[in-house]
Amino acid sequence: MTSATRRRADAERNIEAILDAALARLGRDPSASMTEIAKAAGVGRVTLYGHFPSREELVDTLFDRSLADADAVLGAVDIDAGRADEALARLVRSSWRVLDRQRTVLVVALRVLGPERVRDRHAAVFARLERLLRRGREEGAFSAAAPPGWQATAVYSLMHAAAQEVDEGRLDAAQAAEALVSTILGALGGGPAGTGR
Amino acid sequence: MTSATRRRADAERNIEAILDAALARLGRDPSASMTEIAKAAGVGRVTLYGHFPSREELVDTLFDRSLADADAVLGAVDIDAGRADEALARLVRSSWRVLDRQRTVLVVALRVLGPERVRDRHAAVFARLERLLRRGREEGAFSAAAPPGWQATAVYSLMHAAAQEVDEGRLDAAQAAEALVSTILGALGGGPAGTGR
DNA sequence: GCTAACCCGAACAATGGTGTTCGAGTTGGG
DNA sequence: CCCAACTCGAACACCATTGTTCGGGTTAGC
Repeated sequence: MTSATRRRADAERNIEAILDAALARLGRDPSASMTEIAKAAGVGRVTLYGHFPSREELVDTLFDRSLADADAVLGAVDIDAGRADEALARLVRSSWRVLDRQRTVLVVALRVLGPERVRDRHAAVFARLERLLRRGREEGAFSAAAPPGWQATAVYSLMHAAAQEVDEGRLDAAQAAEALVSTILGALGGGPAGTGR
Repeated sequence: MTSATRRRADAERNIEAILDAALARLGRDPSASMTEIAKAAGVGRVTLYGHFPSREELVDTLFDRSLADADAVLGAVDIDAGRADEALARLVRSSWRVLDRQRTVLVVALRVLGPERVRDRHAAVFARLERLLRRGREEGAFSAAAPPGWQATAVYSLMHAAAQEVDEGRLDAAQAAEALVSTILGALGGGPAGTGR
């Protein structure tokens, strides 16, 4: 398994620390410097370049990891079970924070890697949500008045907004999930009947 | 009137061009260089510095102008007339594009001017929307389940998402307004009764 | 305990952005 | 028509960032 890239334990630990620090710093400021990231990771700048030959490579790895994270969380939700609106509520509740972190990285990746290399890799994650929305539309749970692509964007954008509000202390994390779910289901036009209370 | 800052006509024209170019370039990339902006404005770099002594000053002016724009458009809508949901629909229809441009500048201003100097100036524009939401809540047109601050953020964030989708060609500008209004009213929990079709 | 893998500070060249100065040319407005 | 206002390219010093090299020190793992 790990025989191909046999690394020493401390190296592995540092790589983790670097990626975590990169996520945090780049999330706040997409143009954060390598020096800044290295310092935040508690690591020398040379060490950083030892593991990631360039800024581009670092962002690329970070993007991959964040994509895999999102995919894992999304995959853990049984999207096809039950009514579509209930499935969406489960999905939102379990993954809005991860999905937002993923979006944070996306902003950086767009700058560093360019739009082309980002779109298709990102589309894979997005597709899960769109499939669920399509099912809900067919079941009549979601409104067919608005374009499906727009609805997916709206859901995504609301999850991001909620995460940001929580991050900046303007919204209580506990009540955020409920507010988010009810707002999203409303936005999709399911009406109060399906949502219940 | 214009006696205080008596400028020549070509200077005035260049200043306009610079601000327009700055809006466009900085909107796409918040760290766009002065050289880039000058070139986009069809103006020499020296001329740019002649009118705006520093990058900070340029962003500051741009921020002011964009805030004034937004305020003007918002002010032109009669917020207190009719039902709250209808008033909101009017507001959204007439100002989502301007309001999004305003948000674009806000991102840049946050980086360059710092959060403190931005918040209060920005709050003035935001307040109009919040007041309308409060009225709608009292009238029962909007749900009281979610926090009011969150609802305002949600509306704002949806307007931004729609503008971005249109900018990137994924959503038709003509149908965007309708989709946006129905999504926003739904998100606020008005239910399908108030919205009609 | 030995060796290879790893860490790291210092110093390097290269690049690109900022803000300024100079000097010559162009243009608006009275 | 004439002058002040304005434009602009070139070149400047300054600074931050990127990515590299060197050389000595530490540590994991067998």
